Amino acid sequence: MPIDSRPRTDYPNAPMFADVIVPRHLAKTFTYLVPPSLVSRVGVGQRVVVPFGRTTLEGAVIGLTRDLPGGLNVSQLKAIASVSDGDGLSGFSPGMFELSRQVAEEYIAPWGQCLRLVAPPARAVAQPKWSYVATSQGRLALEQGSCPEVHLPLLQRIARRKKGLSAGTIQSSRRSSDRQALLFLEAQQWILRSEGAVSNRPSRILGSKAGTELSTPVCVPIAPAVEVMQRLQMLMQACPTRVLIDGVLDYRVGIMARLAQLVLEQGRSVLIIIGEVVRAQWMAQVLQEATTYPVTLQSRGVSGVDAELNGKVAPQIVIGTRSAIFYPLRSIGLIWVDGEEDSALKEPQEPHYHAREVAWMRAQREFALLVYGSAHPSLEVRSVGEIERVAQCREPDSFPQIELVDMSREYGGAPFSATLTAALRATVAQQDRAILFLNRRGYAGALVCRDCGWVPRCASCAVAFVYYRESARLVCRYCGCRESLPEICGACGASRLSPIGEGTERIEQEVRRLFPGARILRIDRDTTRGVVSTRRLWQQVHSRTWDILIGTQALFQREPILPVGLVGIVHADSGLHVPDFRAAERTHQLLVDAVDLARPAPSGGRVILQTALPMHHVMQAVAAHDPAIFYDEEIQARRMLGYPPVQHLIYLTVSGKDRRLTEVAAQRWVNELHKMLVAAPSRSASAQQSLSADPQSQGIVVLGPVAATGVGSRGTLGWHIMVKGGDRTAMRDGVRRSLETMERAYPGRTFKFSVDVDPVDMG
DNA sequence: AGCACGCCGACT
DNA sequence: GTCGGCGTGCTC
Ligand SMILES: [Zn+2]
Ligand SMILES: [Zn+2]
Repeated sequence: MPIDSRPRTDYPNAPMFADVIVPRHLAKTFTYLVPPSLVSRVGVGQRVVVPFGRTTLEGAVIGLTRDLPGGLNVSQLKAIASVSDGDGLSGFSPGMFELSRQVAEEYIAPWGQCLRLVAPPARAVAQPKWSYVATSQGRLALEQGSCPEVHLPLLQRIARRKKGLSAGTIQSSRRSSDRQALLFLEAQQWILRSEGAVSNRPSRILGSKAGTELSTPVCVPIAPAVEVMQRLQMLMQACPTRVLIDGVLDYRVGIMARLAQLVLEQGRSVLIIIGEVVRAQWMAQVLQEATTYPVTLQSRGVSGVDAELNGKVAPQIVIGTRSAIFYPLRSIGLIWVDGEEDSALKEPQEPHYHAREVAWMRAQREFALLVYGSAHPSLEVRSVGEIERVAQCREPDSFPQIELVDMSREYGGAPFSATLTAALRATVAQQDRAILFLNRRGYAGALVCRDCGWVPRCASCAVAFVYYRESARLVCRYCGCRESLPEICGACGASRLSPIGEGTERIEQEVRRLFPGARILRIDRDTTRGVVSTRRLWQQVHSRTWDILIGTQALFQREPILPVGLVGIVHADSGLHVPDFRAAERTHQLLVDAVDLARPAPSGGRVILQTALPMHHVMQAVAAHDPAIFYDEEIQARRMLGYPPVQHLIYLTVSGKDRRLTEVAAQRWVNELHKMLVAAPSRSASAQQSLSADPQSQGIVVLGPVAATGVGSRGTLGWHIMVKGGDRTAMRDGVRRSLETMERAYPGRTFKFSVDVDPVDMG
């Protein structure tokens, strides 16, 4: 049947079409008929339920028209089934809708995908209310081995839990094989469906009983100075504004509690973002005690119902991890990103947003005050042009005494220097407590000089080479260049180069050997598996039923620990050998935190820092309690090498099954990028203006492709490309256009192309 | 991304 | 013979 293609705009009764984006990894929009009954209720930004293929799903209207887009026939179109949330305020708030688009643009991700962030499918994830329990036949089948191998893992998983495994937990890893395994096991009567979810999970809204969850907070908030609060109040009049609050946790919490109270009294809400879940829980408890307003802890995923309820009730505090930055709140007066340098604020999956940056987008929309809190701010935040700063003044005697021990002068490669051994002995003898800090579980990927601590680095990228034992080669993870193994050390000429790394187990053995009578507790990834055992371990930490605590950075990811008399930093340098341009920055942060585990010098606090690189700016800064030593040198290095925050990075990955074909595709992407960014650079307007100001920052380079280390999910192999340059807008445009080209050139699922703007963890 | 359709190996 | 792996194409 021929369709009248004339514009129908003049006819009010002409059919109306809606462009709808769906929460799938699909870039394109789909056109639907708007049924006459819904015309008055369907606007741009409206959430709608639409038939899609064989299912229905919830999408969002991004455009309305009375003209049918070319290439489509009315008979092909389906109609919008309904408008979401029939009676309530349906749809996203316009602000959140726009925010999702801004995120999509900033991070080069499909808009539909980003829409998921602001409105996770509320009804779709209605959690099943039952759980599965293994029957006695099931346990028998396990013992006799009569369960087919394919279904064995699931049966074991269920049998392991006496109280059963909630159906939601299984379906969260929703794979068809799991579904079928469930059917099979149920049919065999090896498992049983029991009504009611497994009872656990305290309410997400903190009640008074929630205090049993975490150990007593070890935090004495420092009351902020009057001038500081006055200044912050002034800044609240000038929103949107950003403030960096640079100080230790107790100092930040003091300000946070006061500031939150002020904002809440004005009838606006407070949103607090913290990278680590447990730290967020702890903070929720602290604030619950400090204010009279309701505190909601929000980790991962907003249920639509909750969000709407919360959107309606009066001012409140919402605390959550990175995804909570999208939490719908009626009126936000303050967003506080605490621990802004935490890499957990970066989403590891597409869309790779950074909560710290999204917080600024949101604060600008909401005319809110945005606080970045940190005890060791990132270089990114420190280099923001328009940011206010509040810094804690620390008296010299608030620090412990620090001694650097030059390990390149120590004999034999024993993990502890004579100084540290003696200090440990004294501490144990005085019945004081000691913490031995390992800043990274032996990273085995690098080569190091045993005499002077030198590590071979790529000449153009300055990151540590990755050492491949099998091929006896060094490879740069950034640019892909390769080198053969050096015979001698590039710094001292010695020939004692060997792979680095000493795990916590080895250290523990050594401590037990040296101090057979001491009570030793170890905290790291290996010992902290599972929620229950972790809690038990941390109760031990707080109960102080140990003499020597051996720990990694896991020590900082929960509630704070009461400071001790001695902190020994065993291999201060090991973090420097990670092939990442932020290696020094991370090391600095960890060491600053480790130093804070010791009491102030007047109360006998002492830190012994063992390093083979005592002149390194990280070590010098830590030893002098002067972060400026670190920052000044580090920012220069970043400028010289063109790394963030001076220049920008976009990290691209091509993955596929066939290694060689994937490489060809990756190489083609590099060529496309070259065409668009390097050969004929299209500079953005802002960059053209600043062209004369900083000519060095204008060059855009494309590095790679570099083979990914290891094998990805399901045997897939990856190749990485890095785009580096000063003109962010031009880089983003070029990457977006080249991505479109690549997806057109390679349709289907042979290859997956992914984009990470401002990558944090590469590899 | 889901989800179904469709073609080849190993097990009843 | 079937069951079930996952390669391929489509979704207004
Ligand atoms: Zn050397
Ligand atoms: Zn390199």
